[in-house]
Amino acid sequence: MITIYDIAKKTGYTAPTISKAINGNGGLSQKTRARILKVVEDLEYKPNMAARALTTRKTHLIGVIFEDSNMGRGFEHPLFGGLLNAFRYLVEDAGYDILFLSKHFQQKNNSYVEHSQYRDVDGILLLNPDASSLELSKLAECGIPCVSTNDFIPGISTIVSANKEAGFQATEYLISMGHRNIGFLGAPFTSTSRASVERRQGYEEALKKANLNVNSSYIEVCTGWQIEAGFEGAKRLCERNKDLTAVFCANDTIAFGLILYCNQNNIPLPDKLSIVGFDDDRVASYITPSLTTFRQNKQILAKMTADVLLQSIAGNQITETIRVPAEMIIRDSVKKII
Amino acid sequence: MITIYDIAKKTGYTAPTISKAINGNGGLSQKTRARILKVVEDLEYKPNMAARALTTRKTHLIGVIFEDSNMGRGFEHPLFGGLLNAFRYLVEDAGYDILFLSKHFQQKNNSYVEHSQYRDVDGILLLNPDASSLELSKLAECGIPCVSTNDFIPGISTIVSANKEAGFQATEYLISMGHRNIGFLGAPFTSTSRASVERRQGYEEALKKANLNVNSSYIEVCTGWQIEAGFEGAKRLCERNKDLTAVFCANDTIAFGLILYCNQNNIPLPDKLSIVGFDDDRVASYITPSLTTFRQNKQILAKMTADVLLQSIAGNQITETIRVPAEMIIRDSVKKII
DNA sequence: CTGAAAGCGCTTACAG
DNA sequence: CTGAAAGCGCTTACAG
Repeated sequence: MITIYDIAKKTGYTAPTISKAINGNGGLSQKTRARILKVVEDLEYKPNMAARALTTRKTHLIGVIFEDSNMGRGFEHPLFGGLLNAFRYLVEDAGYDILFLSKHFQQKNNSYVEHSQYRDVDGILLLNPDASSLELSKLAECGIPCVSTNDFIPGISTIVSANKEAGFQATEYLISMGHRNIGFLGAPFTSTSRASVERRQGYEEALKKANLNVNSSYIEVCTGWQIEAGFEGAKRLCERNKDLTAVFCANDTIAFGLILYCNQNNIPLPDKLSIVGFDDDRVASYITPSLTTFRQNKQILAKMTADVLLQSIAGNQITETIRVPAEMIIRDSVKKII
Repeated sequence: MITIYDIAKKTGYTAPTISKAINGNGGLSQKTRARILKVVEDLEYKPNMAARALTTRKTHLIGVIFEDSNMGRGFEHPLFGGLLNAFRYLVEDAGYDILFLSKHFQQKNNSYVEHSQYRDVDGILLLNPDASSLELSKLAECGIPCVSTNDFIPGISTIVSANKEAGFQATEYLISMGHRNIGFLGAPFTSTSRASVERRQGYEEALKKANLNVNSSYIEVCTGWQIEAGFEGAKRLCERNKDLTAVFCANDTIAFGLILYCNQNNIPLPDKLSIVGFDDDRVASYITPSLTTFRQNKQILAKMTADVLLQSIAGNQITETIRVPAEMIIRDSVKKII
């Protein structure tokens, strides 16, 4: 391993001077700087991150909380997998690497905060935490800059799709296709996670705007975001309301559960029931009928998230909610009636 | 921040003694050890990884090379996404964190080796590298323990599915269903990546065992692993051979391309053409007809990969190829003929 | 069983 | 514009 002292010996300067040349600070003359950097090149010197981190207290590490306990699909989560991928490249450009924060690091029963302290991460991305709001608020208070892409936590910026607007658009679209008896198949929500609630708000507002009743019997909350939960919720919703002609689902997987239920119960799709989902899951274009849904803008979401976090790390702490529009993708699962 | 010296002051011992107590080495008396650990608990002391890394030369970081340039699906890759997820938790149990190795870290045009040296990773997982064999062999030589889950590189262990055996089984299954004119729709291969080639070897061996000709016209190599490449390859294969009754595809995405081609050209499935894929992509069970395919055992693959890498890091360097059986998932895309 | 000394590779004030 | 000194928080031989 070649160190700063090797460069010093080779060039005749001392370690601090080498350091300044490499980091571009300190008023070095053009000549010495160039001369030093040349040797740095030649010897293929690589700074030691550990030593650097020890003195500067910056690790250039960003902790990511991503457990996906609600979908159980890990990196293949239809939103967060892609978001993380884009986020990763953005922060790498800025010289940061990603490190996953875990609650069972080293087989111990740690908290996210402990893992972040152990690794001394410079910032934290709450991508899809599986945690109580108490735990999340501890993160907000631990002093490390945080940003969230799903949960709303006091003191932390959230970058998230315009769920209410999308729910409004979905429902307005169904109304424009002649539907009047429109159900909502929702997902669980917590004190910090609001995606399903927001989508429902948009649904209700669109109904009201069209002078339609918000019928609470038409609204069903599933026990989870997965297909099985969607299937069970669909069963309850459809058995209770024989007059539904359309259902807006909180996400695609729940919609797949509804489609499964319809197939098993000889409800022809989309003839007897129109369906709109959310997420533009890869399966959405392959399932029969292909699913009308909303595509979240992962690129923009990731860009905003990275920007806010990097700014926070740089000391420009801001706490705000940024909304990114989702795009409706029209396919074959909605039928125009009368 | 609370350090080892705070513990020392509080307990009356010196720093090295605290260190020994925490790390469990050095012959400390039960009593002092317990007394020290008590204070460690009380003060919620967290060791500083940077300092530790600087002295021990161990970062407890595992570099992962994962670009997914061939599928372009990032973390949603049907094999590597799930594999990585399982791998992540396994190494975390052992006290290691994952760090992605990139070729454009800090917007520079680095190599994977440079990024690993910069971060001083203890080991490297070559999950799905986008690199020349030259670059990969440099990794093998850089002194950091490596393990691969796809590519075959001299000096590096590879843990991979039993592709040839699966290809054999797929083809034998098609033969057992009455098929004689069986095509193979393959994917590109490089000097280090053999998945498609191995699957084809199994295909050819099964044909030979059944005394069927290996007809080179029945074999087509697509330009990529994606659906578009599959579509184009399917077009060439099917236009050239009107007598095919079945096709074994190197992966599911290529199979989806073939299905798309058939749908667009009024080739009824599976009546006119039977199809077997590979990967058990999530879409496979939703597409019509649902696709018979092979499920790679991500859990076992991840476990073996983690074991081999952790062993290598521990100094038990071994270079070997480990094969994990893939499981055939029978669905509706193969029709029994005659 | 415990401690004094030295060092890991870097950077940060502070002199000059 | 460059250097001498000190320190970041830990661990590793080596004494005793």
